[in-house]
Amino acid sequence: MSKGQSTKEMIIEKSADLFNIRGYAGCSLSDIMAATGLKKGGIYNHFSNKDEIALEAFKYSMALLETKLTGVIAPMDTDKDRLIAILEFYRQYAMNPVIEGGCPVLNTIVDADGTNPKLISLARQKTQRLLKMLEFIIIRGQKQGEFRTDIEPRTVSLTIFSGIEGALLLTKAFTDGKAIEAMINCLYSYLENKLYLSKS
Amino acid sequence: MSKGQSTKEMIIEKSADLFNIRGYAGCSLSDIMAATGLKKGGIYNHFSNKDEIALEAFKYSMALLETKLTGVIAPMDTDKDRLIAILEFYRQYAMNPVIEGGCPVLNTIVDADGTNPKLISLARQKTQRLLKMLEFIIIRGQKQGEFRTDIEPRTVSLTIFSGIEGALLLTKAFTDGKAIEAMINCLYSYLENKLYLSKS
DNA sequence: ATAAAATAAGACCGAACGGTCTTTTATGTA
DNA sequence: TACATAAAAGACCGTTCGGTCTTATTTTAT
Repeated sequence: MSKGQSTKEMIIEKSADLFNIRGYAGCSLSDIMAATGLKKGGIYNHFSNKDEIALEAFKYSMALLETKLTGVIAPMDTDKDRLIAILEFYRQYAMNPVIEGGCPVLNTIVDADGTNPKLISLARQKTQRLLKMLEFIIIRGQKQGEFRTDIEPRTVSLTIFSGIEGALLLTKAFTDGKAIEAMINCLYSYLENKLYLSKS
Repeated sequence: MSKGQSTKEMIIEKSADLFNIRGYAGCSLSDIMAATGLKKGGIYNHFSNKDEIALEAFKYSMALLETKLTGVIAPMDTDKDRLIAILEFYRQYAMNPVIEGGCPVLNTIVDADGTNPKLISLARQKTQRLLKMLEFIIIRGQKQGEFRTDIEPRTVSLTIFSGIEGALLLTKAFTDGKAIEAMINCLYSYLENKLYLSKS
């Protein structure tokens, strides 16, 4: 890899943290300069404007999140175990986020909504991807007779994702892990009651 | 009320929407000038800096939310009905928020975290108030034998609040009401299974 | 080793930022 | 109605903003 390419990636990685913590408007080029150790010329050699940096930084964050998530799902044998793996991933994610500043979905939707059309559109699209990933597991589980079919996959995915994101918000406010513990507990019994076939 | 006091309140009301939509860093004094129709002198006659406007605007938003919330709880006779009233309040709140831009708790925690210490501290404090309001209902219900006592009030309040806020986030991304419907449904059965005494 | 090409530096730009201060205008009271 | 006071205007300040462009330096390939 060329020198230029590697510094470009470095800029993206550093910016990903910055934008995730401070938001688009709250993060200036001087901040990026300070974080990367580069001057303006070095940064604008790789990007044409601040918008482009923010967009690529968000893509990077989401790619990282998706990679970790699929990595956690992959070794599982049943769809139930896959759902559990996702919940457990987020349980530890709350206190040890992949990207500094917490969940990029949460941060970016709030930050970009009403101010940055391109960014909110991308965030919407990436959020949709995560929801679809959940729905895919649920649909397959239903087809294979592992899950009940009297509940819509979309309903389940929205519930799980809402619950997790809300708990991550409260983790931001109160730094302990009580919110995520409480919510995951709730989601476990939700799945038990509404999705899984076998009642113990 | 003096002329000055009423324009001060007008500035706060208009700013509340602005800050809630655009965030602290994303909202400039020019924005406030445009929204209020006042020039800089007229605004700084009532406030000493942008920080103070943001703080008072957030206080105003939260006071409005709390008022609406207590108004919805007040007429109820049982604690179970009070919890239901809160859930139903947020069901319609998702599509028709009190303050433009959605829930100020959600927006402000994300916006101010890591950038605005005074604002995040206030947001934390106001969020705590809302949680306590929930816990108060639960504790009373437990004392009066209406609710089960084998679950911590804090756990329930965190679960309800996390769920609602997460659903409000997804409502921001996908403008339909599917997320809040799904989550409230989940919370209903959560309360049914974990909090209410009488199983039907 | 050298030349060409890629990369970074940093001076520079106009605009917008938050904030101050004096002047003008509106308000409330006697 | 006149006067004291409160409120609003708007010119002004230094700073920082995102962004451009020329110059210098470093890679890279020959």
